[in-house]
Amino acid sequence: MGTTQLETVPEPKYWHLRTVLSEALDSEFSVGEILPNERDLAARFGVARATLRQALEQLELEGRLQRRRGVGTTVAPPRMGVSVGTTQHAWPGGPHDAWQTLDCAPEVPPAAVAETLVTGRDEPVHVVRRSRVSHGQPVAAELLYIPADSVPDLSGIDAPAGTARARAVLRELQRLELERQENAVELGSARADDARELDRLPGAPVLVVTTRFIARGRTAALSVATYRADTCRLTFGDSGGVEIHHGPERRAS
Amino acid sequence: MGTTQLETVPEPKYWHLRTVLSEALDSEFSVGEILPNERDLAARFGVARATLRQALEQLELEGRLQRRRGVGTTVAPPRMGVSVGTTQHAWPGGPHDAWQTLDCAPEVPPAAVAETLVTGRDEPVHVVRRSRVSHGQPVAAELLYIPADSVPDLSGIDAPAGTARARAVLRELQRLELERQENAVELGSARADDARELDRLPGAPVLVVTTRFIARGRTAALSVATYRADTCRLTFGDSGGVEIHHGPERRAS
DNA sequence: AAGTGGTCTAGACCACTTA
DNA sequence: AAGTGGTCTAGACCACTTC
Repeated sequence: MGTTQLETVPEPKYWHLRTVLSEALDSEFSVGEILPNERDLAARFGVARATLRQALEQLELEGRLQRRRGVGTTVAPPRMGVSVGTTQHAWPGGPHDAWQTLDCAPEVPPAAVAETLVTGRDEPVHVVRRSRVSHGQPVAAELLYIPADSVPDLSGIDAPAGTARARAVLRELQRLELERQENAVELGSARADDARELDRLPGAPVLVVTTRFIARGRTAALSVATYRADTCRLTFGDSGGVEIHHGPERRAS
Repeated sequence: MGTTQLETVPEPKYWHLRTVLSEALDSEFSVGEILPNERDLAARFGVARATLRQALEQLELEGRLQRRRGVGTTVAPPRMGVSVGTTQHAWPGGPHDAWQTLDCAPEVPPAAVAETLVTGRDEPVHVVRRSRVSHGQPVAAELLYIPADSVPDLSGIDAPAGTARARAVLRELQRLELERQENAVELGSARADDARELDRLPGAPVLVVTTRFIARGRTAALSVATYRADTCRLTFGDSGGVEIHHGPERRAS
């Protein structure tokens, strides 16, 4: 009984550290500023480096910090608003499209994708790669799976692959009448190739946006877009790019 | 020159482990099955426990595994589709609402919220807490911030707080004409209170859905909903709850 | 070459669940 | 009490960037 009810739930050190650091970021650091290195910070707080890193990982996940190997840890700017699925009822590659078409190649899609498209297993589809850049940095990488019978008339195109073919495929796609599209967002981790394109390490957290484009009662195309979770806030619905960020204003120390 | 181009980019152990385990999950485990404990698994793969845990963390982030302290690690079912922002142009608490109203209390909102609502700092607003359950488990916790002047006529209500008041506030809100709503999704980590409600540990990854309800040209209400990122796939737009999951079918060994 | 973050180890102890 | 995942330590080495 003599024990007053302090610390009923002892908070993990890394969680407490996260809070302390978060407040320090709000009050004593400005965007872009470099933090002391991990070894110094760990020593300053009297914890092992691994524990400090756990706290930094949390803050990076929340988009507060940016860490670059060989460089250092900097205070991240507020996440940028990236609009997704606002252009309802529009095919990819249309007039107001935020994406840059890279290339195209025939490929056998993963089983889950083949299941959604009605194609049989081991049947190759057109795979168009696109990337999305915002405010000068890459924010998303996309794979567009398009079954052969969604774009039946590719006769005029010689190239079996490459940017030219990609554009041709998208142009053909426009000719179908789009009934509707279905969107979903979930958390994932960047595969090696996506990571490279997004300038991140493999396993970095990403928001995966899956879009089914439906025409003639069937899935005419399937888009799987991987967005950097650390730098992006996805906006959808009627929205534009409204700024809602957490925490008070950052000011210089 | 004698060196053949093997291992140009030496893959981290934990990443390789993740791949191996992921394939094992596809081929040798069925949903709900319990994996060997971490110490055994680490020994089996000849790595330190910390390294194995890094791989497990990845798989948990991807929604493939579920870990519970004191219990063990099990194979997670495919993520459930949870529809978000489909009921466009509808106030919270309307007829086809998936949320359960918990309670309501006056509170001074965080600075970022106060900024979005036009209220001054230190001015309390109604804060309605709601929770969302799907397939028998909690999937989201919500805080609804409603400025006093969005619900001017609360005269008939005695209770200063509690469920009754929460319902009254939502009922009053219906009387405004909703112009539109703006949605955004971003990655976050669960605060202590959200974590408790979602049956997770603090810091667990969550998808934060922010919705601005706009009426009379102003933000009449602001919803901040935290969804479990491990178990949920958010669907929006025209979508229903279509099932697209990664990897082949899971079957029993 | 120096300095940074990223990976990895081998151990210890703690919090929680179950029996 | 036994077994699980969660936290934490003190150290080592590696990959990368910058000077």
